[in-house]
Amino acid sequence: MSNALRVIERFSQYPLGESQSVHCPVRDVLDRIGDKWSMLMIMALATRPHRFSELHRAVHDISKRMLTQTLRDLERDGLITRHVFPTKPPSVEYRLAPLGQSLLDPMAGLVEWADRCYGDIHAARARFDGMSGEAKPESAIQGVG
Amino acid sequence: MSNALRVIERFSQYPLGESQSVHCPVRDVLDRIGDKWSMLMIMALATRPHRFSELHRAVHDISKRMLTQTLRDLERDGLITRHVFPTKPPSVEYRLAPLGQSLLDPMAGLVEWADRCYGDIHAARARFDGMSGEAKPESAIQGVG
DNA sequence: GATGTCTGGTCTACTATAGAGACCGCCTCT
DNA sequence: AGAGGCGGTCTCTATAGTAGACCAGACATC
Repeated sequence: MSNALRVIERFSQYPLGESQSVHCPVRDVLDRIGDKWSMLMIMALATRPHRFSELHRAVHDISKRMLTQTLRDLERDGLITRHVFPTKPPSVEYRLAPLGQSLLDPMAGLVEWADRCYGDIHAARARFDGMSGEAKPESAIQGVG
Repeated sequence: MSNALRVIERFSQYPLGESQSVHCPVRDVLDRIGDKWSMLMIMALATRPHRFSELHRAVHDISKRMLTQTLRDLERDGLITRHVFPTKPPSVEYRLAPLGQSLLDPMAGLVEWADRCYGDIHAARARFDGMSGEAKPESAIQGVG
């Protein structure tokens, strides 16, 4: 825990809102992989290569447009690779690049956390939602309404 | 690495696109903390409590609207707590809740990865961007165009 | 031989979300 | 009296995401 704090503290030194050319790596990377679909793609590709429509089936509620775009972005950043085979209907296979592989470790940490704390989060959410409408214990004294 | 794979594999069993009531915890949690600002907030709060405008200054390029909303969502999920002090101009302090604290560890892993691979990603990105327009070295021999 | 299906996408709407910035009441300082 | 800080909310607009039609080529089916 104090190690985590050390790491995070180091990046709080960065102006988390950077001026213009000064880029905080965390911001930069988070913007890329922190979107709605990227991690899901990487998780799907973690076990084995997938074809375009396999990925579409695996995730199902992503639109083809977003699937294409997410895959392109991931390829652009060197996290996955794209292989086209000149079969009868040309098939395309997506694989995890080494850079993408290296992301699995930290991602697994997050996944484990999500799994572990899922219940707590939902409990907190239910508690919070149950509270709205009734008088809140202490935060509503300003009477926002 | 094989441990990470094991963890991730377990969640690939989930239909990553869930039908309706079946929720994949990973999806659920990722949607919440995987947005543009949540992790930045948590990082800022990792070292010490912050007031509303302190957070605004720390991140600067978040709008007040999004700052309020992100903070509310984080509070709702029990990751941070909100404390109102009835001072002259009422001041509000945001703190990391224990649940939020527990997120620091996995987040630090991601931050370290981001820092480590930042360069590789940018190199890949530059390579990809430079390639578009010219003939691609190997993935284009199959003739995608 | 026309139809349907599979492939991996693109394109055009439509809509939800994020961002910019004005505004608010209250208080202090000048 | 006026300016400015506090913690927000509100409205308007720009941007991003979604749904779903469409495409070309080849195969199997009817």
